[in-house]
Order: sequence, then C-alpha cells, then structure tokens
Amino acid sequence: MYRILLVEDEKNFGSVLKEYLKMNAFEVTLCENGEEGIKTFTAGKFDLCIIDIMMPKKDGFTLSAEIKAIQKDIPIIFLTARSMREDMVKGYKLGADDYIIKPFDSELLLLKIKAILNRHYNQVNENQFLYQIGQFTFNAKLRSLKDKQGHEVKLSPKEAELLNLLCQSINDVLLREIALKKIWKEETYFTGRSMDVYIVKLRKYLSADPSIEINNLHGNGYSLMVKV
Amino acid sequence: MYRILLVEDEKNFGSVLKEYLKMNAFEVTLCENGEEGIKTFTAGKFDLCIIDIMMPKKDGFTLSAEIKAIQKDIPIIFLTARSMREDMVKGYKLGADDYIIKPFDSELLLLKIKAILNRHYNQVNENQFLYQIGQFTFNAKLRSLKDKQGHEVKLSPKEAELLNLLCQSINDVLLREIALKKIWKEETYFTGRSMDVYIVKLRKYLSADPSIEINNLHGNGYSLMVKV
DNA sequence: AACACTGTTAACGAAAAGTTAAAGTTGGAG
DNA sequence: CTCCAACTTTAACTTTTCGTTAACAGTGTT
Repeated sequence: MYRILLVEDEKNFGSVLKEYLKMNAFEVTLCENGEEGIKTFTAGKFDLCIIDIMMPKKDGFTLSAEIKAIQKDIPIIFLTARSMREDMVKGYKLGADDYIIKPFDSELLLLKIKAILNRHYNQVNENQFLYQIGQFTFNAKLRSLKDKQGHEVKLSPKEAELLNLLCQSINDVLLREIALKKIWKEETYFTGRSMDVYIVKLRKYLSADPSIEINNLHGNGYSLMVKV
Repeated sequence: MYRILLVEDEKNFGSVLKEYLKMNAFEVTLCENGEEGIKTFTAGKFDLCIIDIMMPKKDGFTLSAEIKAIQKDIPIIFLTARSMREDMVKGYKLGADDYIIKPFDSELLLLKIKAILNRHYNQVNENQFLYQIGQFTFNAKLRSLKDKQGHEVKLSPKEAELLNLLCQSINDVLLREIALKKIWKEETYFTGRSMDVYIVKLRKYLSADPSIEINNLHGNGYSLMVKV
C-alpha cells in the first residue's frame, strides 16, 4: 500500500483524482496548496508526490525543492496545464521526476505512478531471469529463447534486455521512456527509433506462437500480452 | 539432497508435482493448506518452499509471511493462477522470491528451483577442483584433463585456471571482466585477447565430446554448456 | 489534411571474437 | 651461467555480431 501526497489547488479536480487513486489501492492525502503540502509532508511518510505546478501561495517547483531537501530521492510527478511551455517544465525536470499534462488520461497517470514506484522501490528481482512466454522459455542471462521443440535462438544484448523488461511487466505496460532510460540511458529521437527496430525483431522471434502479442500503446509504450 | 515444502490445495496437481520433483532428486513434503503448511514447516527443516497463493483457510502470502518470520531468508516460489492479476503478485513484496503462473512448463519450474537453490546455498565452492565435463574428468589442482579412455592431457596454468572458472559457472555465464580480474588481475585490450586465445585452446581440448560447447556471449563472456 | 508516431527493411560501420603464428618470457636442466 | 622447452603475450588478419541510421510505408490523432 503506497502513500501518495497529492497537492492540487482546484478542489473539484483534486478530490476526484484522490478518489480515483484510492480506488486503485493507493493511500492518498490531499493538500490544497504548497504551504499545507510541506507541512503535511513533514508530518507524515510518503512514497510519491503528485504536485500541481501552478498554485497560489507556493508554486509546485518551490514545494518540490523543499520536499527534496527533506527526502532527496522521493519521486515526484508534476501536473501541468497544457498552456505551459514544455521547455519550462523540462528545465525543472529533476532526477527521476516526471510530469503529465492536464487534462490527462487517468489511466496514463496510473501507469506512470506504477512504473515510477516500481522503478524506485520494487527493485524487482534483478535475480529473476527465467521466464515463460507462451510456448517459449526465455533465459535472460544466457540470452536464449527456446521453444517447446527445443529450438533455440540467441538474442543480442539489446534484444534480451528489451524482452526482459517486457517480461517484467508482462500483460501490463512497459513505458517507452522507462525502457529507453534503462536500456539506452537516454531518450532521444534516435534511441526511440532504435527501440522500434528491436520491437520488430522481438515480434518476429515470438511470431511462432500466435497467443503472444507485443502491442503498441500509441505514445506510451508497449505491452507483451500472452493470451489464455 | 534438498528438502522442499510444497503447499498446494489441488490434490491431483499437488501429488503429480510432488512425484515429478522427487523424480528429480528432491525430498518433497506436500501440504494441502496453509495451516498444515506452517505446522509442517515449524516441525521440519526445509531449503525451499513452493506455495500456491490461492488456498482456502490460509492464503499463500499469509503463509509465506509466517514462514519468513521463522526463517527470514528461505527462498519461496509462488504458484499463481493465470486468472490472478500480475500486478497483484508483483505488488506483494516478493523480495528475492520468484513466482510462476499455472499452468507452467515443469521444465521451467525445475530450472527456477535449481537457479534459486544455487544462488542461495551454493555460494560457489571455490575449493572444488574436481569436475565432470561430459566425458572428461578435470582435475584443476593437477591440471589434468582425462577422457573416458583414460587419455590424459596436461593443461598449462592459465588454461587450467580458465577452465576452472568456466566449470564454476557451468551452464551459466562466466563474465569476461570477472575472468580477467581473477586470472590476469587486470582488464585491458591485450589481456582480453590473451583470454580469447586460451578459449580457442580449451575448445580444441574439449572438441572430442560434441555435447560440450564453450559459447561466446558477445560482449558478455563465455558459457560452458554441457548437454544432457 | 497535417502531423506525430510506428512498422519494416536494409545497409553501414564499429566492436568483439576466431584463428594462427611469431615474438617474448620464464624457470629449470645441464 | 647458458640454453632449451614450456608457457604466455602480442600481432596480424579474418569472420562474426551488433547497433544505429536512413528511407519509405503505414497508422492514429487532432
């Protein structure tokens, strides 16, 4: 049960978001401005902050700086109005923080939250390297993909890393940016295109089993789905 | 002989699995529910637990928490129904534990069991010096490699050291950098090339048995694979 | 309709590894 | 002390593997 500090001055929007997150098994504390936010943060324990940038009294960036001063590594997701200039937000992008533009798909926010929490806390079994994918068995250490007949294909390092990430979030979403940061260490046009090429390669390898699909979520990432 | 505690409420599936594991040289105790599971665990000694998550009376997570309270570091493999949501399993603190989705390839379970036991208990016995490699017997101290016919080859110091490292991670990866650090004490272009030369030599020695392969993992290292 | 995102293929160049042989190095035997 | 043989490193050349990029086609969004 992760604890989220939500700081949002629009009352309606804030409480709707709070309810939505609670429905999805998060513990949420809602604050209506930056001052209240820093007080609440100091008093409690939180795993993640979601902060509106434009707020009266104390803006989101200032608040986040104060929070980081207390707990350096806490992940923060900024909420920004569409009108806000992208480069301004990016300029403030610190460390592993993220931002999301209002109005947004609540589903997307949930995905980001999960992905970020995962990245920060669930050092998800770096040890796990054996996966069953439909009729295939994938050994990430040896970079081998074997089908039921015992036919083996060797994957290249990048192929294996990508498939490994997909397996870690099997039947769920692997966000583009997360894959790029983890595998390519940077997120540019070219690394993005490179990743697309690898997706094609993985699809080819896995095409023997029709119950396996690597689906694209336009603008968000990919998901490795294995049907029943 | 490792001892496995298997807790599974489906009687048929449980006993089939138990027999399969026994066939593969494990000592297995089968329990049919969580309560029985914790009693049995308290009474006996076990190296690994395999626990179904969905069980009446006491679910697998609760059981595992109780078991961990008694023996903190015992490895656990969870069995989950396909219907169970993936993120629910991952959301639960898996720690160093692993999980597997039913129905699964029994081969995969065996691989996982071996991998887990290996990393928990076999902190690689550095003192071992006698290895069986396919049809060969390798004595690392005497640096001798004998085939079934008793023909013996004497290996040079470096050859023997390298083969020894390969044997320590048989059917797994020997990372280049680790081999270089352990044998050559430094990692440069030339020591790397030197190692390549020794790999060629070892391959030549072992080429008599086609079930033995020293595979290169491009950019990673080598793996000594012996087919069964 | 315009634009951004994705699918797909092929080609190029860089890096790693395979291979063989010559050049060093070292530690005894004489 | 000298020389030889075993051993190791360096060199040179070849082959393989890999990742990125370009180019063009197709798709989803606004």
